Amino acid sequence: MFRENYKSVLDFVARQVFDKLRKFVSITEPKAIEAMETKIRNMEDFAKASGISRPTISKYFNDPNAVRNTTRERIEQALETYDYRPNIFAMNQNRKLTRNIGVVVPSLADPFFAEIARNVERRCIDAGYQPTLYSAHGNRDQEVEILDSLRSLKPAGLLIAPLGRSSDKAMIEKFSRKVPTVLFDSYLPDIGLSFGGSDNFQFGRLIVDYLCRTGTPPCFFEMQNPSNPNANKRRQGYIAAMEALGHAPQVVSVTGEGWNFEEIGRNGGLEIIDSDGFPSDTVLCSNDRLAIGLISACFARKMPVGFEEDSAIRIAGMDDHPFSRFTCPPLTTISQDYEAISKHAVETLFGNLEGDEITDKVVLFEGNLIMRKSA
Amino acid sequence: MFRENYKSVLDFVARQVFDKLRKFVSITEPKAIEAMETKIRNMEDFAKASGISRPTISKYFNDPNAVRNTTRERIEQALETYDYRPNIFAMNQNRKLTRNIGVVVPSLADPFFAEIARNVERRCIDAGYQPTLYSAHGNRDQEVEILDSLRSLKPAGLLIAPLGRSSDKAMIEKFSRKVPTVLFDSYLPDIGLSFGGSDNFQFGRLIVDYLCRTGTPPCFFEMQNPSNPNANKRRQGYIAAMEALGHAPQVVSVTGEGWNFEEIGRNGGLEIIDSDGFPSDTVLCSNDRLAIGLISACFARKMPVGFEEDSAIRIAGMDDHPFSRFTCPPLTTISQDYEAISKHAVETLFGNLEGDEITDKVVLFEGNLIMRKSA
DNA sequence: TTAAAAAGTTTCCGCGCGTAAAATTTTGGT
DNA sequence: ACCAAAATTTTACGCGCGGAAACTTTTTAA
Repeated sequence: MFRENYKSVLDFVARQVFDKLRKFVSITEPKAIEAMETKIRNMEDFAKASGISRPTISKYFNDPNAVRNTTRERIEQALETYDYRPNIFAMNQNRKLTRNIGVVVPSLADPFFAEIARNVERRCIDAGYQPTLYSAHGNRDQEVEILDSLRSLKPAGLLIAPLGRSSDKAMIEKFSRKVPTVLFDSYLPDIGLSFGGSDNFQFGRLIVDYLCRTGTPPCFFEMQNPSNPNANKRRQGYIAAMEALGHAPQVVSVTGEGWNFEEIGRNGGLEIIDSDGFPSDTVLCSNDRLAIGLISACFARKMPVGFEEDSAIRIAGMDDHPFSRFTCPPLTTISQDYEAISKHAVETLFGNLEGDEITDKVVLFEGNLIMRKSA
Repeated sequence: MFRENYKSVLDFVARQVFDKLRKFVSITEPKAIEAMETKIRNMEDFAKASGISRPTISKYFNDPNAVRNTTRERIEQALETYDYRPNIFAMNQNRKLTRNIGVVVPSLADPFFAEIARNVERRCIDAGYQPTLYSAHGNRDQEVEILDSLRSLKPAGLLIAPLGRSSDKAMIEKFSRKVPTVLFDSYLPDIGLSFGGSDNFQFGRLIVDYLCRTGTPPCFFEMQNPSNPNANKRRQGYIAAMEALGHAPQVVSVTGEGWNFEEIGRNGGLEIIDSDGFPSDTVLCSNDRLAIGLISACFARKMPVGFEEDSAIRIAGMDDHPFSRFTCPPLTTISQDYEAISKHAVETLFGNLEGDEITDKVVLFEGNLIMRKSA
């Protein structure tokens, strides 16, 4: 064996000696360095340079724990010396399963999704996977397009917050049967391994209780045809909570399509204020972005918002949107548990990839009341 | 030729006939269908099925215009019938150049970047490239990590809005020498093919002129150590404009690190209001997010914002942030030309990929004054 | 009509890695 | 020191495609 591999053994020894001496010896001839800096072009080169067989190197990159400790150390040491990285395309071509994870959100222009995407991305990377982030930009066709192009990336899994009502459910369902899929934020029945999101029904109960305790029972302000199914749960939660407390629920719906919620909230608010006004001096908005628009409308009509003596209207939202701390006044709302939602999504997916059973098809996380000045 | 390819020709004809008849004939035997649904596993299968040689198919996928019109039509017709897509990993492994484009922004939690990223993404797709979006989340290490992992994707180009001051410039410079790179938003000297962004110096001039014309000359509100180099240009633009009009520039800097600009603006604002107050009743903020925080601070201290009689302070920002229309009052600001910036970035890159010369290393776009109620 | 140019076909090889099978070495327990 | 088990090495093939070379067919221009 030694005689056959004479050349590579010599190379290896020479390299080691060179590395050891490098600090102490000043090498005046640049070519001497270049000659030693063997260019590692592929796994074969790296195997030769590190003195380990290529199949073992391959096993290491698939799973570092699949090789013996001493071998792993040798490989990792060589890795520091030579800075080789396997060709990701060649790997993915031959592997049954890539380590790509598709992360799809309905709209990145919404800081809520930007924040949760950040959370999810980090967790994927920490778990040794490669997340790729996509935004459907509120558009059904783009959501379909994303899944379509995702197919060819042979992803190991998909984490998706669907658009909701306008999603092509059949398409997502079909995709989820081929690729392990976990839904978050928006629930689509019977699709994917599991769903994790906020308990929107509870949101309504929580904040209605608070609002009734501290003032006039609220009316509910929402979009007429919400694209997000959470909106329906929230309305139902509101109605149930009102009835439980013996109040008559009053729902105010405004027209508007798309994802420009602030705009819709503002325009809808102006329209209502300028006609009959809200049926209550307390308005619970279906989400924070609508509330931000409504606060803007109240300001324009010089209606002071808040719970103080001279206030004309109380406004509350739901989501704890990153900007809701900076509205005037700061928005009282229900916080979504970003951490819990992203944790559930990622851990459920990776658990399943490693063979765990799915215990819960639907997991709901409770929100917390965030009391600020607006209500 | 016919005799040699007899089998495949027959297959082809049979398939065509089958497709034509399918609508009219009810096929009771499922196996009959299955037999016809020839499974296309690779380009070779597709070549056989479509009756065109594999190298020609390959040429088509590299560039549909590289083949004769009649051939292209035949291929595209077959494509509709068989729904084959080349294996993206095998393609990228062998191609000198992939069609991947890396798109890197400093923070997706900032709707400004979310918006411009959306714009850039769409343009890349329309040009037939595959953008992948990354956010550095305001973190130097993550920016480095992104470029590092991007290397192995062999991207055809990079569109990056660097973090700015905290970027690892040497790393970006090194990357840009291997991969055609266009910068946007934040300028880094001598890096990349070209830079396109707003003329921040002009921003200052524009809004200072307006503010002086309509009231007290403004002071300038900024972060002490802005991570974004644009902030410096904006300050300089402010100072130059003030001096040109014969006013003494007054810069108010507040401490604060990171990308939570609203928070910094609010806390800094409160501190100043509670101590000596601003040196002018007109405050020009370095960017809209600071202004949003400052407006929130003024509200907390019951200082009416705006240009009306009973207002205590005028506040203006720069960026035309998506949310600045909904502040109370709506924020007067300078709009950035999203469209122009993203168009420049994408067109410069793709132009260069196709061999065009770079005409301008630096391209600046003017902003427009957006007059709202806050100043 | 004819010749040159352009496009397509055959045939081959290579990319970098996964992975299987058989042979060999190393390891841990006795 | 010995042996079975575990790990590694050798050897060899295949993945799906890019692309070169030599040849044949079709198109274009004269």
